[in-house]
Amino acid sequence: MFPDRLHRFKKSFLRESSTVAPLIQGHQSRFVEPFTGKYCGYKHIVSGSRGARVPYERDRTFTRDGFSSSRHQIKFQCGAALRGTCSSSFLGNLKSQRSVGQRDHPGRRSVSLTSCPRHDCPDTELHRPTDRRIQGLPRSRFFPCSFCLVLFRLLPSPSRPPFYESGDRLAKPPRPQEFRKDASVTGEAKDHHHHLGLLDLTAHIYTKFFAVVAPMVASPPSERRDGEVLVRIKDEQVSLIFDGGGGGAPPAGGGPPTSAGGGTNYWAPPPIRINGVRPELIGGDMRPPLAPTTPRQTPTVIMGEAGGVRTMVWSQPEPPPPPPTSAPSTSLPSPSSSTSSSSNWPSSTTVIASNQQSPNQEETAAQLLLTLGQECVSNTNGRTTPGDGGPLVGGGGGSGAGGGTSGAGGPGSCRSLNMERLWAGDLSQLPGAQQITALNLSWAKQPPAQPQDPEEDEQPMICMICEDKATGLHYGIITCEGCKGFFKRTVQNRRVYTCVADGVCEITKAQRNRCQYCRFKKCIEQGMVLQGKVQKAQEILTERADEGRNATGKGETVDEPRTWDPTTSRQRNYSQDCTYQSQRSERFFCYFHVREVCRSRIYQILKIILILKLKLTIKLKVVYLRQRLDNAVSSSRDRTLPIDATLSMIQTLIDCDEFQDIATLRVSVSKNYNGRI
Amino acid sequence: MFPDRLHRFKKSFLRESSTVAPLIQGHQSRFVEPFTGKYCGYKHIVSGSRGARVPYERDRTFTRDGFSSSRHQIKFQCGAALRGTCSSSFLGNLKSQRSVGQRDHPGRRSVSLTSCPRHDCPDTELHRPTDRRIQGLPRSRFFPCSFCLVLFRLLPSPSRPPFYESGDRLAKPPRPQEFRKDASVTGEAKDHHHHLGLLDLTAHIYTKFFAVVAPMVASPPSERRDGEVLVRIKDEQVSLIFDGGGGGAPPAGGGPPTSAGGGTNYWAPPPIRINGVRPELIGGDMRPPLAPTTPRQTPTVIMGEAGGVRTMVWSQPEPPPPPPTSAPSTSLPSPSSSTSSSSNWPSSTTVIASNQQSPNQEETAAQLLLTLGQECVSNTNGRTTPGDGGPLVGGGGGSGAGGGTSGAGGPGSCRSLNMERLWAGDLSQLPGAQQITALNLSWAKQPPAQPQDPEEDEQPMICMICEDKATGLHYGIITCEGCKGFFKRTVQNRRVYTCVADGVCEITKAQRNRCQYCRFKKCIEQGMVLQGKVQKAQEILTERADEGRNATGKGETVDEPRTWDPTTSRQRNYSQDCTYQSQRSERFFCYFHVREVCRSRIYQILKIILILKLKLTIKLKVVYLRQRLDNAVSSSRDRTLPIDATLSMIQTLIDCDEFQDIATLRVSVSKNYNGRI
DNA sequence: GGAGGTCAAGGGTACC
DNA sequence: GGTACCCTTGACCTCC
Ligand SMILES: [Zn+2]
Ligand SMILES: [Zn+2]
Ligand SMILES: [Zn+2]
Ligand SMILES: [Zn+2]
Repeated sequence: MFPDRLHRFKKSFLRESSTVAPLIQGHQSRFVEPFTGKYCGYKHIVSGSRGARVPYERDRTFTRDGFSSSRHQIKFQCGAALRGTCSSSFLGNLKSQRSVGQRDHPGRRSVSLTSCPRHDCPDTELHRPTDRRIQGLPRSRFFPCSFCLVLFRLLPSPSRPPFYESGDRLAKPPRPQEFRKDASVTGEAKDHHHHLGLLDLTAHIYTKFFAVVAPMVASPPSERRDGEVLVRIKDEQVSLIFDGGGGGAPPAGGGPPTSAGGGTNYWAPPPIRINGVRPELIGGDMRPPLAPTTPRQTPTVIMGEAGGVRTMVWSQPEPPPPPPTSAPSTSLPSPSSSTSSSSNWPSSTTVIASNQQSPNQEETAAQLLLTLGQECVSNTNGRTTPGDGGPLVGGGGGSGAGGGTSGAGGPGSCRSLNMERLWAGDLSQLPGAQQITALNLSWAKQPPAQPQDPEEDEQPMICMICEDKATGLHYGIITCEGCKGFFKRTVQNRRVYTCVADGVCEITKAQRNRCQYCRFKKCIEQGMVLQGKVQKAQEILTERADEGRNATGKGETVDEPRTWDPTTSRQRNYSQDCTYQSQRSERFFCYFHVREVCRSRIYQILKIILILKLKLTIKLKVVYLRQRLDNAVSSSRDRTLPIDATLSMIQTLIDCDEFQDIATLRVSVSKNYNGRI
Repeated sequence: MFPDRLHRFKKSFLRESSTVAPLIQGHQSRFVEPFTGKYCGYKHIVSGSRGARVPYERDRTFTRDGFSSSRHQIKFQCGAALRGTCSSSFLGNLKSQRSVGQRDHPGRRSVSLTSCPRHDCPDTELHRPTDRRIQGLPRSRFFPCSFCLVLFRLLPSPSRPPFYESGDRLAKPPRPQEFRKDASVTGEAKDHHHHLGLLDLTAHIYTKFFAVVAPMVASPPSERRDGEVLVRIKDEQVSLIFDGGGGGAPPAGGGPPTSAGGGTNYWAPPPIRINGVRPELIGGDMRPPLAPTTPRQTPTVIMGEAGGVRTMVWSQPEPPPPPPTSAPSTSLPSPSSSTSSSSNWPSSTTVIASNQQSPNQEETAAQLLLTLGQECVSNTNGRTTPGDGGPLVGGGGGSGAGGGTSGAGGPGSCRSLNMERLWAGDLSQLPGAQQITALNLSWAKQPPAQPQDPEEDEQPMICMICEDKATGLHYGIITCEGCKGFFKRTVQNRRVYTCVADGVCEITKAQRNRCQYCRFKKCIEQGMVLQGKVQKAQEILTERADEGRNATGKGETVDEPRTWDPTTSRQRNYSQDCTYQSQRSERFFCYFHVREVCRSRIYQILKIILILKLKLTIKLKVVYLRQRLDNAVSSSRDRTLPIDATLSMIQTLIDCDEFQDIATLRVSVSKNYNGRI
């Protein structure tokens, strides 16, 4: 009753506050016109299984992220070499150094191995990231394709650090240029189209319509080549889906594909097709090959290792390496410099760690924590000035200048907050609750060591979809929680995805959120099914197909008292199902490399074997496998396994040398099969 | 070995890309001078934990939105009565008929009662909104203060509709005048302060400290009332948990609570408590009652009920109810519209069920299932084009156009997947295993009945920072989306703010963007933390502070054969944690109004209680709270709660009269604490 | 133990 | 460039 009431309450709550209605996600996908921001329509399936989409107005072709509709894209041009379109917000985000491209894993701290954001572009075949790096883009460490690099040169961001060229040297910083949407920038994109040599096709599409093929020439690394090759990709995806109105030819790139500079000699059309259209050379400049990375200049931010992923740490345990020469003056701020005009700069001006070398900020936090009860007792007795908490923290820090807030001798809410000290690890400014949780200042600086209690010899299961750590058997295969939820949401809401590439996106842990279509496709291919309920539905189906004895449906009364018992109900189901199975289709009984073998029962076996092989491969403990196998053999659920499948499974186990007591398995199996083994 | 290599590869790959360090945002916050729009300086943390800010120039004090700094505000004067300053951007927005004040929810159609945009101005004491209305301002129907009204008259906007005066009649249209910044306009702001009438308490909280009690007067509607009653709400929530310092008197409202106009005679303190505090009259004028919100127009989407949750159903057995009149044409898409230019749209273009009424999709699936063996034999012999499976499905469906994938004649993984057809029941795209289980298409198309049981009387949650409508628990407290994002950005990027005032800025919905410093300070004070990963980091911290027993790390070998068992491992972790917690810090065990109580375990409890009280206050169902409490008590995660906190929590629950079976809670608690209760 | 629900975290992006 | 709204995601939880 309680969940019922809760449920009803929640529903009414959601219904009541219509604003909260969108809390339930995905019911209606409103689409935002990219430029205007207007909501253009609902994309939904209205009635029955016939997907009906509210037809969009003709002049409002768009997609959700604003990449697809060419009408809302900004043309840009750089000389004759670079010319193209991209969405305005994309450019804006690039310009403002925000993260572009597909977002990373939302729930994760550890950002792992992302690649060029141009993977948003439709062609996945072409985005092998280069090994160039771009400094200055926030928070997504990607390996940009060369098109990205070119675009970055277009953006006037003088504060951005210069490009890093991986192997050899620092490239010249890009000359700040005024970027206007329609202005043809006089880039110094000199077209060195000489000696391209071997075209190593590391082409990366930039937008939906363009790709840059960066030639990877095996040449001395000191040689500079600035050429790039622009490839035009027709916008087939859009016209395909939205039918974009008149023909769907991208209005961008008014100029004919004149490969300015004569790079055509070196450029050969790639053997692949992008959206079914062969790329077309329109210009560009070349890129030198990239050697393995040089040790980069130490950024002003210290990067730490967190969970196997390098993250940026603001406060580091050891003194930073000497700053590079080109960096702006990183002189430690004297208190006067930071508080020179601080008549209302609220807190005390002593920067705690300004002189000491900050031995360990977390240690400091721990110290603070230990002495929490003594030094920060209660606020009612009298405020402890923030400077008073100093002595534990820094040796030279607690000069206590200007203690307390500037003017207001008010209540505790008037306590000032020195944010620099806060980020430096001074938790005494926080109320007691946060002192320990500490705003999770370790957000970006997770401990590098990760003691990892040493019983993790067990390598975890890995997801069959994305290679993440799996949590078990979900919907038929071993998946992680993410893929499980993704599959569930997809089927539950009948979402329709499209791949902006050609449908062969790689699904890894880092990339699984890039393409929903390909992720779901892989789910299907790997055999995810909604079982559970399926068995019931299947029962109904088969019973209906048999003779229709239960056609009256739910109106009938149940004779036997059905207390829900998982074992008995399961037993009943399986015996029944086995009957059904024996009735029809011996053709399903075959070995597991045959496709039709995959009826659900046998498919369970296959999955188990899969687990087995997988785990053996990654050197999991055999004992775990044996447990799984024991379960598979002895549990009532799998008791109806065909003998052949069982035998093959056992054979698989035998093949593993680490396996120990196969005899017991044999015994148990033979017991289950009346000694037929 | 394979995952090892993969892992190592990933780590090295990520380590390589550490140059992208500045990708993490917010290293340098550029600030824009309000008038000129120029970037004034960089504000960044340079090295390590010692923040160094590039000092701004002296003559360039500013804030982000240009509201706070009086240097950039425009003085204007209206006779001797009205005189003040406002920011230039506000005037500009007014002039251009943009929405001023808080922007509306973009995803919402129904705009809800926002307040006077003058809440953006620095003086909060002066913006009691009048009941005049202004038509012609887009997208925000607010109640402007008289200052706004005068300002509107200043604006030469002939296209704007005339003012709307609430009760009676249309005011005269404002005479178009040339607006200049320093011109003194002759306004005729008359103050009607007569006869307020009976106060019916439909109090709407206005800001955090002020509430406007709208008088429901039993009087002829033609009667004019201009009074307002301002009610001050103490911020007890904060002081209760965090002990807020000296009494927690809100710093706002510098003036004494002079109820301007003598409205106090009519005002009685409301019987309800807002966030646990009884509102307190401080002044203001009255409001006409607000009519209940008009029923929202029926969405154009057909909503189905799936599992008790309303979802959008793409396929449903019966034809949908007739679409509402206001909806756009929900005509079913003709096949041409969805697939007209599909040279590489992967699958065949015929929408299967576009014409038939889809008698039952499960029947279709059953049909497919029965004929499975014949039509989908094996993939090795040759791929069956997806269109070939059609004839069973839909009558007009199987035209089989464009079968197969576009270009790639590759392996089976390149097979495309038409998801709309999939949801339409075309199972032939699935591999053999899933064809029988059929992805359980019956999942999401449960009968849409559930006609919205009408139990809605729930007030929405309000943000603890700015009193905006909250959307849930974010970072520990109940906040709106804006404050959530603000806190996230701040902590994520470690931004450093300063307050150009004295650090006691009032944070309301309208003013929250005026001072980032004070907003973040309030976030801190209210107890926002980045939880989640905190506990793990905290454990690590404390363990490190303890003795560092695991310093040897991963080198040690495990003696006992550890069969992987999730339950035991989980148990072990928690018992370990419990031991640890019992080892140290009894001093943390105290009631929740004590400051030091807030260790993280207890803090969880506090949050629960907070939610509890909040939800009780806004009349949520106790049953939901009980679930939360049950979770807190019974789940293994919170098993280590100190007994005092548990007791106080239970006491809190006991205080709620609606609570039913406290006994079970006691039992479970005592079971967890060895009968000590 | 898996299916399914929950909901906070975070990303994208329009708008200012 | 910040803000905030909307959406997806996935870790965690409950139920059966
Ligand atoms: Zn996965
Ligand atoms: Zn894809
Ligand atoms: Zn808020
Ligand atoms: Zn302030």
